[in-house]
Formats: sequence, structure tokens, C-alpha cells
Amino acid sequence: FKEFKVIGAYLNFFIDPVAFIKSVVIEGAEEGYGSSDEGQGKNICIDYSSINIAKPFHVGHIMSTSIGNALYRIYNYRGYNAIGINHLGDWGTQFGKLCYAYEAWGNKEDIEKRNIDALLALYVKFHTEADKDDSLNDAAREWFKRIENGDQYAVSLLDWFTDITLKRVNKVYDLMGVKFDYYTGERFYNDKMTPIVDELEDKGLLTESQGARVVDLEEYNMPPCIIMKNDGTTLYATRDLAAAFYRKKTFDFYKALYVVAYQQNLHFNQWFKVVGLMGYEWEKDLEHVNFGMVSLVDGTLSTRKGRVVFLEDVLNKACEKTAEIIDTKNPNLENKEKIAKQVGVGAVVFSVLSQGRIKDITFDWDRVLNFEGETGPYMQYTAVRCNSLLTRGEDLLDVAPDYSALNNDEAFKTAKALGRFPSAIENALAKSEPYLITRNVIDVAKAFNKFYFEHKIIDDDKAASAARLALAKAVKNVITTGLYLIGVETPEKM
RNA sequence: GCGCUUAUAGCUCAGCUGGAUAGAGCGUUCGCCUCCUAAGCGAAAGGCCCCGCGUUCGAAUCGCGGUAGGCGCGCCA
Repeated sequence: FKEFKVIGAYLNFFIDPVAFIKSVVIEGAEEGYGSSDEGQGKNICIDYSSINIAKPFHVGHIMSTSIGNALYRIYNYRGYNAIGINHLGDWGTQFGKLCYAYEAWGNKEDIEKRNIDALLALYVKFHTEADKDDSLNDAAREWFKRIENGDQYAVSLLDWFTDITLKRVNKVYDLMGVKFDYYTGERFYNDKMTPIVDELEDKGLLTESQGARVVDLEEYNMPPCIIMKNDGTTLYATRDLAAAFYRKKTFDFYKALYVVAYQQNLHFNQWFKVVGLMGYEWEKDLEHVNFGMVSLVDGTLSTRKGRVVFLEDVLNKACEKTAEIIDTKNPNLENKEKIAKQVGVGAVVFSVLSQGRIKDITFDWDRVLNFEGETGPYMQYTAVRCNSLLTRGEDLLDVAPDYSALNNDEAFKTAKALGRFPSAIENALAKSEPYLITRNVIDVAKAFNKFYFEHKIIDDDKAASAARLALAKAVKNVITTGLYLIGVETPEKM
């Protein structure tokens, strides 16, 4: 501290700005700034994206996918071992319907060619036909029974549908840089539920209610958690319990996150409580990372009503727009296509992760395709500017910086924002809120752009220039790292 | 009806573990490229922080009660 003053009711401390700026600039430029080894040896299971087989991958899925991906990266950066799990929706009578529809009206070539679109068309056709002829529903149940009984042909169809879906969806994951360690869905846990039901039975937690077996949760102000239907079959909650026990046994997780929309708040509260009632203290390590809904301007997303926007289309359109902008602003740019992808996809992901998870989002093309202001491209642009400066001032790297050149308001504000980066990461992890990192990156970029406008970075004073370049280097590092943590790439040029 | 959740500028959102004159982006109007990438920088305009009561020296922030929207509430996931 340099001095302190009393102003009104406040005691103000003044620090030596140059010393502060210098330390932040040096630390901020280091690789791994804000990282930690606090998570050494701790496994974090993150359940995210969790797509349905044979269903389109639409804008709604971007929430779970990008939030989960960001948490995956943030945990790893803090030294944890994140385990990404795509909990596939790959079980249920719907697949009986699909098998029936394929046998009745499908053809292999069309599905190979149009994949999900063809499967979806079959699914829709089944429903229109079944409305006219109810016996189709029985036939579908029959098909699903064949799958359940392990009938080779029926299972091979399901495998094929799964394969077709994943191939298509993986294109989007690749584009977004999203990775999973496991693609284990409901089908995977199907044979792992009986021990759970038995244990619930043994511990006397199950009671009979209207023919079903349930865990009564009245004491906790919740409706009962249904474990087994009156026909003896299991439900969603049973499967989630089985999956949780499997994950605990297999990974001995330090935490298990479920990145699933808030519509399922009650569901998660219920089965988390059931774990607690079974006597397992790791109930506290289960976390439902919920988020708001994506809707369209004309209403909620509805596959059946044709109100769908495919995620692939959104990303592609953003990339196309970026390519157009590059052609007008920087036509001689190398690797145009790659950069258009980084910027276009980055714009979409950034906009999703720039606000609190819980907020509902109304999908709006204009907003997604706006690249000015607090947007992904602005952040990337700022990092690119820094990069350009660093290239230009390459020969100043050996010069001892004169940090007093940074004794100004703009550099001080930039340094303050840079200095907050580690705590932004900590808070993002603690609250499972990636946007806290996003906001910090925004602060850094804005502050630096102001600095850039007000001060010439490279001039005749080599020592001063070296100090200003050091600031640029720290800014580039924090923006690049911050964007990486939320799942956005930063190009070298744009 | 019960539970969860949201409400801040025309729009989209920060701020919410109480503190100084409530911030940003977009949009609108108007400026700034013979000079390091103008995807940038700046100025103007724009606020009963949903309402009421309470706690406090002090409330957008905490508590209670409302209002409005979203979501959920037994054999779908």
C-alpha cells in the first residue's frame, strides 16, 4: 500500500499502480495463469449434451452441450480429472416404433444418405399412421420387446440407428470442439437397475402406491419418487439412480454434475434425496447444473410442429456470415475457412455462455449473427490485435520493460481485469457458471481496447514499448485462455 | 392449488455474501481511420432496479406478503 485516505465514511487505500500492474502483467502472461492442482486425483463426472438417438440436434441442445463442455475444461484446468459422459437417450418404445416404421416404409439407402432426417421422417410417419390405426402401437411394443429380449435383428437395427445418429452429431461436436469420454446411455444401465431396486426394498424405502413401488418423500415436501411402474417396469429415476451408482463405483467421483434443463429440477431433487435416504453421504456430491429454455420467437421448439432450428444450421450460417465479413475486411487472409469456423462457432457459443445459466433464451438470428460489441468475435479480434502487435514488436522481446510507461488509467483498468482472472475461474467452478469467465474476458478486452486507442504501443522508446507489449501479451494470454475455457478457439489472425 | 424460478434502460443482460452518483452491449442520433487490424474508440439520449411492508445509519441486493411471466407436480424422458 502506498497511502490511505479517509473520504466521507470510507477509508480508501491507494496502492502503487506501477508495482501492481507489473506483477499482474508478468503473471498474466504465464502459461497456466489461473490454473491450479487443487483437483489432483479427483474425478468429476459431467453428464451433458445427452442427445436422443434418431432425433435432430437442435438449438435447444446447445445449452447443455456448451455449458457441460465449458465445465469439463474448467475442471481440468483446475487439476481435476473431468469425465465427460453423453447420456444417450437410446432406449424405450419409441425405438420399437422406429423399427416398425423402417420395416414398413423405410429403405436403407435413404437412411444412409439422409440419416437423422430420414429416421425422423419415419418416426413422424409412424405417428400419423398410428393415429389412423391403433394396432401399429401394439406392433411397435412388440418390436421393442424384441429389442429387450436381445433379438439379434432388432438389436442390430437399434445399433445401426445409434451409429447413424452419432456419426451425424459428431460433426457438430467436432465443429464445436466438444469431447466425451463415454457414450453410455439408458440402454447401458438397463441391466444395472435390479440391485438398486433390491437395495431400496431391503432398506424398507419402497412403499406400494396405486400399484407402483415408490419412495415416499412427503416429509421433504416432494411428491413420491416412482421407482417401479405397476407393470413392474422401471422409470427414468430408476435409471438415473443406477447410473449414479455405476459412476460412483467405477469412478469414485468427487462430484457428479448433471447438466440438464431446469424442467427436471424436481426429478433430480427427488432421486438425489433417495440416494441420501439410502444412507449414502455422497448425495451431497451430486449437482444438478440446471439451465433455462431455448425458445423461438414464435414459441417453444417443437419437432412435430416444425418449429425447429437445427444447431448445425445455426453454426453453418454463422460461419458463412463470418466468411463474408472476412472477404470484405481482410480478403487476403490465409486459412479463411478455418478462421471463419473459429469465429462463427465462437460467436454462437460465446453468446450462449455470456449470461447466467438460468435465463431463458429466445433464439434470434439477428442477435446470434451480430459480431459487434460484447461478442465472441470482439474478444477474438482483441486477441488478434495483441498478436499482431507482438509480431510487429518481436525485436523488443529482449528489451527490459520500463513499466512506468503503464502508469495510466487505461493500463491500470486493464491490469485490474487481468488480475481478476484467477478468481473468475474459481467462481465459475464453484458456481458451475461459465459466464463468470466470459464476463472477465469481456472486461479485459474492453479495457485493453481503450488502452490501445489512447496509447501508441510501439514507438521510439524501446523500454516503454516493451512494457506496453508485455501488457498486450498478458491480454492475449488471458483472452485466449478464457475463451478456451468456455469452449471457444482464438485465431492468430482474422 | 402446491413447489421451483425469473422480474434492473426501447431490446438482451451484468450488478444481488447490504455501502459512494445503478453499469454494459445492441438499437437510435452524432463524432473519430494520410498513423500499430474501424469485428475498434468516443459523445448524446434513455431508469418508481415489478409493487407494498419490514430489518438497517444505509436496500436493486436481506426478510415477509403480493403481482406478472416461465417450468414442474405419479406410472414419458
